[in-house]
Amino acid sequence: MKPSRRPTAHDVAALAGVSQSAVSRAFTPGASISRRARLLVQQAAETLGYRPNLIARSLITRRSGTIGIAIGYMDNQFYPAMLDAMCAGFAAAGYRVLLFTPGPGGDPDPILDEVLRYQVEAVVLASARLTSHFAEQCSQARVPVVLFNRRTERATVSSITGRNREGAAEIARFLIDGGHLRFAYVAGLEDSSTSRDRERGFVDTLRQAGLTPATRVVGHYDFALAREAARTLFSAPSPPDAIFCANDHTAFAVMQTAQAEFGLRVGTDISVVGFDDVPLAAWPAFDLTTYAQPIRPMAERVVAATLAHLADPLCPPIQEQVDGSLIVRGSARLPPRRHS
Amino acid sequence: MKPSRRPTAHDVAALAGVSQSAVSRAFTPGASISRRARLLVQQAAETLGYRPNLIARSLITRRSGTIGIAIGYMDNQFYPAMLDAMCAGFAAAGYRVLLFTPGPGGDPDPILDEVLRYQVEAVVLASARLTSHFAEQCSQARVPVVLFNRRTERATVSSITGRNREGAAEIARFLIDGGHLRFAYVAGLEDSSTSRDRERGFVDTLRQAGLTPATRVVGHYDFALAREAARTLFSAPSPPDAIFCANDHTAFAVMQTAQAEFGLRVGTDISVVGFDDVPLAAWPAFDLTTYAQPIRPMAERVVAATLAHLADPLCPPIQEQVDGSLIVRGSARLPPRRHS
DNA sequence: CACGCATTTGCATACGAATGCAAGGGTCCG
DNA sequence: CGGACCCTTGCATTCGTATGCAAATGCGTG
Repeated sequence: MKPSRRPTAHDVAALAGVSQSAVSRAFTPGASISRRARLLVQQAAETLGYRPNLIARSLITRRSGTIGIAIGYMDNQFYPAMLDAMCAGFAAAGYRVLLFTPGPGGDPDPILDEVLRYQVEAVVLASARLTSHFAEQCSQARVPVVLFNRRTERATVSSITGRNREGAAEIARFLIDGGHLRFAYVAGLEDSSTSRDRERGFVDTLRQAGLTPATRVVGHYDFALAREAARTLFSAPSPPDAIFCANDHTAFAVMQTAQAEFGLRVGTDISVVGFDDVPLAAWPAFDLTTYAQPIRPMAERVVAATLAHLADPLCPPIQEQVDGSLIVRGSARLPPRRHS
Repeated sequence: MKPSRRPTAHDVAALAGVSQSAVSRAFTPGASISRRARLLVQQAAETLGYRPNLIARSLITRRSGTIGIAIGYMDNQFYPAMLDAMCAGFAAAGYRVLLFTPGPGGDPDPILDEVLRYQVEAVVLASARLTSHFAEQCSQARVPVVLFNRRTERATVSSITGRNREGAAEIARFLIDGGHLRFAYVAGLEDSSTSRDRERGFVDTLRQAGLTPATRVVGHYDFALAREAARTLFSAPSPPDAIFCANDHTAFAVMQTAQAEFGLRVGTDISVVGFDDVPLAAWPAFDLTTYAQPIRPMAERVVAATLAHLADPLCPPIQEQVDGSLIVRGSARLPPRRHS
C-alpha cells in the first residue's frame, strides 16, 4: 500500500473499472457522466488518495488559474492587509496566488521573467519599484496587469487607487480649518504616483487658500528615513505645525520622532495626518487622523478588474478610484465647532 | 505581428531553423548544445518574445518548483515579515511561492485540497488554525510539511520554532530580578503550541523561584480580545505588576490598554514583556522589552529544512529551535545593577 | 419489437517542453 | 586514409489530464 508515485487518473480508472476520460469527467463539474460512474470514480479516488493534477490540467486548458501578485513594503501594514484581502478574493473566484516580493535592492527583471514564465493569467502590482517597465512587458506578453495603489501616466494599464487628490485636499482643508499656518508634506518616493497625487491635492488646496506653501521633505516610505526627514523638519528655524504624511506608516515615524526627540505633543503642539487608515492608526498610542483607504472594497475592485480582463482579453484598461473618507482622531487639532 | 497565441518552442524552432529539442536545450543550463545553436535560438526567442512554459516543464520533470505557504495572522507584523523573508529565500533557491491565507473563520479543508492539487513540492504552515490535520494529509500525500513557529506533539513533522521555553524562562528571571511580585501571562490561543511552550517556561521558572503563580488570561492572538483580557487583568482586586504576553502583538494591546484605560505607566507602574521582537517593538511609542525571534535566520532555517526534504524524500523530520535573545528596552523595570 | 432521441462512454489526440536514443558531424591520432 | 571518440542534433516518446468524436447504452413511444 505504498505507491512509488502519486496516483494518476489512469490508476483511478483502472481501479474503478472505467476509462481515464470518465475519471476526468467525474472531477469536472457539469461534465457528461452518470451518477453511478461518478460514484465509482469517487470511491476509487478516495482509496487511492487521488487528486487531479492541476498542472496537467492547466497545460491542456491553457489556463493556469494563477494570478501573480508582486508586493513590496511588507513593513507597512497596509500591504499585508491588502495581500490578505486580495488573496481571499482570488481564492473565492477560484484562482491561486503566486507571490513575488521584489526585495528593496532587487533587480525587478528576473522576477518579471519568472512571473511570465509561470503562465500567470494576470499580474497585480503593488510595488512602486517595478511599475512601468514591468507593466510594459506584461501587456506585451498579453498578460493583463492591474496596478494597485499606483498608476502610470499613460492610461494604457488598469489601476485601482484611492482618491489621492481628493483625500489630500480634504486633509488640507481640515488642517486649514484647524487654524494651522505652517504646513509640511512628507513625501514617499519621488517617482511614486501615489505620493505625487497626494502632494498635488494638498499643495493645490493650500495655494487656493492663499497660504504659505508647504515645506517638503522625503521619507521614501521607509521608517528610518522618514524619521530622518522628520528631524530635518523639526530642526528648522520655523518648524511646521501641520504635517501631512504620504501614508500612515510615514506618519507613525514622524509623530514618534516629534514626541520622543523634540518633546512635541502630537494633536496639541503639532498636528500629524496620515493616509490609509491602517489598523495601527486606530491604536491608542497613535490615534492618527487619516484618510481611509478601505482595504476590503479596494481588494474587491482589484479582483473584479482582474477578472474582467480575464473574461474579456479585449477589455479596455480599467482605472478606478475607490472612495475613501476622512477619519478624524486625535493626532490633529480639530477645527473649532461651527454650530451649537 | 500579432500572434494569436503565445509562441511555443516549436515556433521558435521553426524560426531558428532548428528542432524543438534544440530550443529546449538552449534554455536548459548545462544541456548539450553548441554555442551557435544556442545563439540562433536566443535570437529567435527574442524576436518572438518566447518564454519557456513552466507548466509544461513541470509536467514532464514532475517538479512544480512551487512551495505552498499557508499563513494567517497578517495583522501581526511578525508574519508578513517572515513571509517576505521566506519568499526571498525560496526565490533565491529557484522556487516560487503559492500563497494561501486561510481566513479566520474559514474551513481549512478546501484550502488543503487546493494546495495539494496544485502539486506544490512542499508546504510551509504558519497558521495555528490548520496544523495537525493538515500536516497529516500532506505527509500522506508525500508532500513534506514544515511548521513554522509551531509544532505538533508527535515528532513526525518538521518544524522551526524559536526557543520558546528558554526565552520565556529568561523573561521570567528578568522580571523576578526586577523585583516584581504579581505575575500574569496573557496566552495566545489555547491550542497553540507556541503559547503553551512560552507559558510553560514562564510558569515553571516562577514556581522554581517559589513565587506566586501567574494570573492567566487569554488574548487569542487578537488585538481586540487581548485588550479585553488586559481589562480583566487590570480590573482585578490585586492587579499584576509584571505581564508576559504570548507575543509582541498581544503586548502592544496590553500596554496600550494599561496606559489609555488605567493610567498605568508602562515600565514604571507595570512591566510588560513580549515575544518576537517585531520591528514595531523598537518604535519609541512602545519600546518593548521582548525576546527576539530573528526573522532572517528563522526564514533561512525554514527554507533550508524544506530544501532538505526535497533533496531527500526520506529525510527524517527536522525539528529546529532557532536561538533568540532577550532584548531589553523600556517597557519593563530593570533589575538593579549588581556591579560598579 | 423497432425506432428515435438523449445520455454516457471510451478512444484517440492534444497541450508544450524534456530527454533517451541513435544518427550525424567534427576532431585527433595512429 | 581509416577509425575511435566526443560533441550536436533530431526523432520520437513522455508527463497527466481534457475533450471532440463516434460508438454504445438507455429510455420512451408508436
